[in-house]
Amino acid sequence: MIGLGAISDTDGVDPHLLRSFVAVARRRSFSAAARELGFTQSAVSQQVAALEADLGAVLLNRRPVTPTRAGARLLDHAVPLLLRLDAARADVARLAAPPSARVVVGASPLAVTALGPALADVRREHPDLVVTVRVLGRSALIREVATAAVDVGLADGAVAPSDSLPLPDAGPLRAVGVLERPLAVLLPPRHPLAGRAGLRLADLAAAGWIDAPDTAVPLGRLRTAAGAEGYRASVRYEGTDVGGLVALVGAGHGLAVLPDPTGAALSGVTAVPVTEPRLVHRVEAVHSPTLAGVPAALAAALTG
Amino acid sequence: MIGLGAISDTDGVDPHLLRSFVAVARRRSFSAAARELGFTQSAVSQQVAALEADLGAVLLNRRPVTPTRAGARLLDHAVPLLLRLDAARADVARLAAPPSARVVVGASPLAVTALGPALADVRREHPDLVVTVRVLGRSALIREVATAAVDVGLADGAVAPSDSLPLPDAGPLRAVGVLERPLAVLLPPRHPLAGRAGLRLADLAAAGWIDAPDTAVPLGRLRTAAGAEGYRASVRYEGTDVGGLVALVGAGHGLAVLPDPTGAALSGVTAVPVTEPRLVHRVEAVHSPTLAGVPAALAAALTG
DNA sequence: CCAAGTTACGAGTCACGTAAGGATT
DNA sequence: AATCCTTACGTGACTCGTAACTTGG
Repeated sequence: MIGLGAISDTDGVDPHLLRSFVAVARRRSFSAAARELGFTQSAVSQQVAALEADLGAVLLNRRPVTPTRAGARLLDHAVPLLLRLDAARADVARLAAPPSARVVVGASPLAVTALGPALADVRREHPDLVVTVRVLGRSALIREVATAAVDVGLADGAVAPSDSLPLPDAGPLRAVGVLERPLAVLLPPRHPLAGRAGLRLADLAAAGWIDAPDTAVPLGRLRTAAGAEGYRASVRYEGTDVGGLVALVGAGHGLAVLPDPTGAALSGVTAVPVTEPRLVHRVEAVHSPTLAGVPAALAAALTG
Repeated sequence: MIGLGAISDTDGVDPHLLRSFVAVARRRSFSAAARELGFTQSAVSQQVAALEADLGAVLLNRRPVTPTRAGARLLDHAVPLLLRLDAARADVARLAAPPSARVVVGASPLAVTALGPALADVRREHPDLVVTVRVLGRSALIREVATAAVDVGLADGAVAPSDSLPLPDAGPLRAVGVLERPLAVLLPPRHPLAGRAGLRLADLAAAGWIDAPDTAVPLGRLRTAAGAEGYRASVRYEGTDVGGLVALVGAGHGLAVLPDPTGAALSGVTAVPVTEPRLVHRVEAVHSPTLAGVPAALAAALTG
């Protein structure tokens, strides 16, 4: 027997076709996707047709190009799938590559402070080391770590004390706790509760909140943690800058939950510790287990 | 330009090659893997060679066949990757398939009890419905749900109250809480602490435990939750039968953590509630968002 | 009728199987 | 010598590009 043709029976779906399908769905155009991928539009058309034949379902409506129900479903799978495929390659490649003197650290905004002493130690040890610190949103952070675009990621989140962070899994990454701090609600200066020593989150379900999923504790997290509905967003904040968020809270646009001693800039707002539920703001260092050289030393310094 | 050959630059790794590589690594033999896959042994040899060339690293030592460091790393990626690939296909296929009257429910041992009234409702509604209940370990459960081998999964775990379970993500599954109960430590009848009204987990770090990762709360989970070392396993229990585990505890072979009113069979052991850390035993229903027909009704009944 | 997607067709490449070649026990 | 993996080679299949065709706004 030769060839065998249908890849379908044994393997899941062909990632090559999947990649093209994703591009078409994103650009809502076969021609644009073809340009992006470096194919002719004909080839992309054939690829999508092949994928549809393989799966036995129409994935895209044409003119205008729109995902069908099945197509939308496949898209949900496709993005993390392609990410993991890249991650696998990057991870093996790193084992073969020579250890580099360059270090890239990725960190979500509230995790940057955790770098402090560990980074100092490593830079003392390697004086001519160039360290790049890149501030990223939560989802981007894991993607970058998985594909080896950053060596060490510092992720943060609100969890029960000494619990680990619920990270989207983009491969077998190592995650170890670096720092845990109490949580606090940021209130504008003349807020009625600003004088309190501690607050229960459930009491603030009806307040107006700022949804800053990449910077503060996401509102969805508050809902599941408090086991309550509410926590409606009045403003959505898409930056990754804590100062900007603090300013918005100070101006009375809504509340936000952050780690308690926010460090430097607390001008214009009041931070009141959260007493219930019992959560902490936790920072974890995330990196590939195959990390070596200076990046590995930094990871060790962070966690030790 | 024609052909283009190297799939490598654009896509991650070729799943077809990956599948063969995994088979070879598992069987520790090219020939055995070839038989399993329905290829000639020559083909498998070429496939592994192609994968190694593509990744620029030797993945397997030959004679005897053993994964290299890079190979072991790739294996860590490969298994979940191939699972997700299958999951994507299964998920789209389900959309095209006609709704079936057959329902398969998967459940981890401690989650079965959560089926009770919801299942009764659905069976009353559909009298001639055949429901299959399959008891599975935690990891198998998610795999089966993702590949549509079971329609609805009931997973369990120990988490902070109203937190969601940390499930390995095998695709975009929907998970909703069904049940939360207090946790308890199972003690043999004449254990010195058997009379206590409540126990702190940290006080039992030095005790002898039974590691029953598929049945009780895994010991690793206890360590991270209590933020302490210890919880050494004296016995490892690989079954999925709660009764057997209870018997072992009763015979003094070690302790285990389970939901508090374990239901029926508590003969021969004492259950003492865990007061610290504040965790609950939570059951979640897990299923594909594309679920339809009777399985969807069951899922709704479970969560409503 | 024009933009956008599909279909027809041919060329280059690939992935098998068969068969011969090495190496290790 | 037997087993197991690798290499050589040939063939059928596949995937792409070019180009003609179709269709919807």
